[in-house]
Amino acid sequence: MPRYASEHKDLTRQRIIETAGRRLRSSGIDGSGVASLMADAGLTNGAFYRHFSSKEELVVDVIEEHLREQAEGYELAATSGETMWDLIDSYLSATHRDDVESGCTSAALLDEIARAPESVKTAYGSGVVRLSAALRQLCRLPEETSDAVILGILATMVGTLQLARAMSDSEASDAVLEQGKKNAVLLLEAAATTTHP
Amino acid sequence: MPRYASEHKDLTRQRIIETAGRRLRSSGIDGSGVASLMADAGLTNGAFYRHFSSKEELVVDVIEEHLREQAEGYELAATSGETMWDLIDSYLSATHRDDVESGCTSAALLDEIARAPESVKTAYGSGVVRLSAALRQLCRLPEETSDAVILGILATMVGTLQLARAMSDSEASDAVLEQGKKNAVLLLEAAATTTHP
DNA sequence: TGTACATCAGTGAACGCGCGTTCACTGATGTAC
DNA sequence: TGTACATCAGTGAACGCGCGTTCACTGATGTAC
Repeated sequence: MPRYASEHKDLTRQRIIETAGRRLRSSGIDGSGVASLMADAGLTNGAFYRHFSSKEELVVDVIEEHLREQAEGYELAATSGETMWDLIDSYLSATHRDDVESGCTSAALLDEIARAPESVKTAYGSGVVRLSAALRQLCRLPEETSDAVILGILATMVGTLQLARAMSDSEASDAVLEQGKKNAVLLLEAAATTTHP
Repeated sequence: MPRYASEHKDLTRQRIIETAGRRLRSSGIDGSGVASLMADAGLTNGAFYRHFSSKEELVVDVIEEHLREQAEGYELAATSGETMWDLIDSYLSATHRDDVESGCTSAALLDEIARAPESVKTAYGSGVVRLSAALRQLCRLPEETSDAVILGILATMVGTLQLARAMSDSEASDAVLEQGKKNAVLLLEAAATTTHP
């Protein structure tokens, strides 16, 4: 009666989530069809519903998974001596600006997430709180620092990256990124000094 | 030979741009079909191509028009004694968060604009520079203050508003907005003091 | 002023296409004995 | 070990639908005389 669960299916599901994540970030949620997402994973459209009950469920999984990975990456960076300054520098780099598909989910999809069904927003909401905890470690901010303070810094970086991506004038875009780094650092320093009452 | 240009057509075109703007902001670019945009304006799909050569052209016009209106609004506010603090307060209010359709184009569509064709990004890019000039007036910042400095403040407000909209936990969302106000003010003060060499 | 005509904004059906989802089927895998 | 059977991941065609765009047509407006 207890049947063996082959790990094959889990691997395939994981592969779909990963390739779909890249596609969603570069083409948007509405801009990515199920059939083409499956083709990216080397499968055909029909198999999709063996893994997900709907496109919405896939989107939820992609967001959860990628925010979890992002948070883990930050935690790892924190333990290996990296600082928030390093993160700000790479987050607001031309490299990250030009590589949407493997970059930050928030910067790629935030306004589409805001328009998405509640399930997607809920997944994003808890993912971003987890991300906030990871950033608290990375910033060496005290335990009492609120999520809002940390998310405020994140929001600045996200907005700046989005703006840099939306501007076709590349010199102006570079200047926005540079200014964004100064702004993020300034907000970070303010957070570090004001959280002690 | 010189034919009379009735103003009727211009009015209709303007009406389409305005109603389409609201729809684009609330449903996204990919999420708004031409037929339903025309229905919003009280017309049928076929008439669309008497006014625009493509959906892309409409999007360009909507973005240009709405950024121009936004800039004019800020200029007017500046001359009528309003300050940047007033703007920050209303921009990062719960009211603005909950009213996407008549709110800021950047907050509603920025990541979709970043994925859009060059024509859209170009229109956005020049619109946002114009917006920057209006904000320079409103902030009473010196002429030499660069666009990047001003756009950095805007990016913070845009990112914060987007994040607040994407979070389904309304208490957390409120807290993010409140923190965003402090951050915007802090960046504004930094801009005011550092631009004098 | 009245009539004949040209213009062109708007209609609504149609185009091919891709969307999200369903479904009958295939065939490899692992179980039962 | 060998054979009969059940499972179920994956296939690929099909569903109704809405997409962006085209087109033959309508009918109100304004011109010409």
